[in-house]
Amino acid sequence: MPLPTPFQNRVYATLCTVPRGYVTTYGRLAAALGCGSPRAVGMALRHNPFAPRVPCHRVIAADLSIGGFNGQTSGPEIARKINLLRSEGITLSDDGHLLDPAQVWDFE
DNA sequence: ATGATGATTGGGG
DNA sequence: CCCCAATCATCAT
Repeated sequence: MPLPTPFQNRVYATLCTVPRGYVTTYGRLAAALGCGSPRAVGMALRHNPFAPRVPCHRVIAADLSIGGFNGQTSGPEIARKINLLRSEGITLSDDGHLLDPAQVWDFE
């Protein structure tokens, strides 16, 4: 696998500050990085480079839908993401929606 | 260097 | 619910 770009390193570092039991969104992450494009953040997480050192499963979409995992937006991988989050104490509906907005982490 | 792509988002019909 | 434009790091030519 290719070497991580500086941008990726920053994404991972920031993501690691999200505590267990909380999630964040692509948009918020992007904002915390000073990047105006949440899609760019998605790009950085696409391959899940340092799992599970980097908790890429704690990142969901701004509308509180499940988002993607391991390079996919739907399918078995996503089901696994939901399980992971539940095991960390996140409350999700069966179709993968965050039920408690209080569990979104606000970067300080 | 140039053009296409994506784990997004917000606004509109 | 579906469709569209804006935005930007990567990837493929």
